[in-house]
Amino acid sequence: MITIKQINYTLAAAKALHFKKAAEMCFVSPSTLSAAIADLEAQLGVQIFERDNKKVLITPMGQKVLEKARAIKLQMQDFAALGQSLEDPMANALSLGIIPTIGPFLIPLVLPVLKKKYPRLELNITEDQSHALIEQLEDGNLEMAVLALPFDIKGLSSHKFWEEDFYYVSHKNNLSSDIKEFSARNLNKSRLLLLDEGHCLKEHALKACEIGSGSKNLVKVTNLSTLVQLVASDMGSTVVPQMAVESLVDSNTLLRRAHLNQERPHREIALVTRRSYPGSATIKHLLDTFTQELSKKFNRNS
Amino acid sequence: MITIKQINYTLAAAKALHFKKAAEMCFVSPSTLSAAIADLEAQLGVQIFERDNKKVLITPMGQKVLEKARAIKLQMQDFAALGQSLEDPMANALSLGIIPTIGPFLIPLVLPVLKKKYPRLELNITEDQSHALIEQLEDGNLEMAVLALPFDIKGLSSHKFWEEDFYYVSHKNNLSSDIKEFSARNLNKSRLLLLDEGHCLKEHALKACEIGSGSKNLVKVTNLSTLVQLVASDMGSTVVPQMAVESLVDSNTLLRRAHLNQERPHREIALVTRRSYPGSATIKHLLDTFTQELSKKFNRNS
DNA sequence: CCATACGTTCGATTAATTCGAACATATGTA
DNA sequence: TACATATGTTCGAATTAATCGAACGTATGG
Repeated sequence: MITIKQINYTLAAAKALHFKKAAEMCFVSPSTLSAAIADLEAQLGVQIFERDNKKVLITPMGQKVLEKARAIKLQMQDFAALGQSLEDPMANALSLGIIPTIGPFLIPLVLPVLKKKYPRLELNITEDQSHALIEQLEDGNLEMAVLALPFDIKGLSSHKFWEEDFYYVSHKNNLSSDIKEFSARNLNKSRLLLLDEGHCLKEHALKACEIGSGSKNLVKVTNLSTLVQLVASDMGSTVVPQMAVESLVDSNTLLRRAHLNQERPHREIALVTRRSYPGSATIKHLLDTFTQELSKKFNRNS
Repeated sequence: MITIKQINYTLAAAKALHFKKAAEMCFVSPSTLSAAIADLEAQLGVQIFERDNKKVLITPMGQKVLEKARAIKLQMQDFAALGQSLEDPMANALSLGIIPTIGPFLIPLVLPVLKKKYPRLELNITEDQSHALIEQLEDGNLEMAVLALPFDIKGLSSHKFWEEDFYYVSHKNNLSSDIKEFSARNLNKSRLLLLDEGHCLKEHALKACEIGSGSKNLVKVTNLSTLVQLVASDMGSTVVPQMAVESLVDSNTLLRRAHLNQERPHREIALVTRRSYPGSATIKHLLDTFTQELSKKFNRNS
């Protein structure tokens, strides 16, 4: 097999046109260099150097060999330097999954900051339900996902960066604006509107409201915004996470909301990766940014 | 140092996405492959594969590394194949020196044949005196030279491929066309015109005519054709090698010539190379062609 | 004829690579 | 829960390859 060493020795000899000096340049003995070059010549079937005791000349065929050898050496140097250029963990493509009950609220919050802090980061965002994201993580299609816990994340590892509570949301006719806290025992379960199956928010809401998880929905809505619209039409009430309150509830004068007065936190938000994912630095940068921006917005520390 | 082996193992692992299978493809144990890849990753400072006991995934940075690795592997394959493509000794550039008393007669004879037999041969012809050609051979500027022997060729090696006699040439007024043989004892030495110093033909002619080599020329001519023109002007007589007779003498009705009736051959023609020159096959091809064409023209065998 | 310089060859030494066994860990099954 | 299976990694032993220095062959210059 042709080795890089042989190529380097050969190029040194071509530069020095003197095997002894070339050997010194390579920090090996003349015999080593001579043998390596002879071996390369034998493998190529081409005599690169025409040499006797007094002269070292490059044969015409050797000239062509050397050209290619030089090209390979350059590529190898590039290759060795590749690590350096790739060493910045925030200067690469990064695929991130996010669930629909977080994405629309977290992404607008953090994306501008990420773009500014890490201009060379190429974020590739996928929105899907938790189980689908987990599958894609396991398949290697995704590198990270932002999920709401608790959730069965299989063998994946999670990095919690936020926790939040739910708010009970109802039409203004059914909820006084004076009420700041709402207890699940006051809930009209038959009028509770939740997201369709598969959305973890449904499970989390049921749990927060201390309702068994077997209950069937009356509506098949997959979008939190749509769900809130239904509530604004007084078709029932629902529960939304804190980060969604501002854009979905407070902007709508038909709606009232009260903090869900149940054992908190109602859901935890975590960055989930494969256990073997190598980008620990990337994880740290993202977690820091996420926590920072969420804290800013919601006036909290940590 | 990064090795080709590491690159090959890494590419095998990238193809199989399975270290064990990749190891089998490379005919090594999994531990060897694993260690080699780990070493490469350490040297690059880049984790190429994200791997656990169940999955082998390629990291985004690894993807870039693999692209470059693939490029290097291709170049190495090209490199290894370079020997094959260069193996035809008659498909390359070849620098050939030739002395002025052979070149004008041998080149027109053999060049068309060489061009036809070896269309990919790129012949680079230099015409100069023997000592200059020898110097260029020693410097590596030339690979071969066609010289007339005897001549001091230093440590070079010679491959004789022809021998020929000289013809005495004189104006028709001084030489009957009946005379086919001419002996040196009939020579008027004072009227003998020879090439200027440095041309081996002068020495060879003097020797053939059994004249001491110290004699000074009256004319300073460096071109055999010019010399013959002088003879045609009846300014003296001269001696020309057989291969020059047809074009220089027979085509001129003012001239007569007779075979020099002295101990023959009067000069030998050889291909001279450095002792260490590697193109033995090239030498053989050229010698064969030269001998063949000369034999054809002069109705001789070998 | 000798001294010098250089590239090569050869055997002994040194360094590296390689392997197999044991290990750690995750998955699937009873 | 316990166990069997599969996989990548670690570690020490065995093997293999690389390296060196000494001797050699050869050409050069005095």
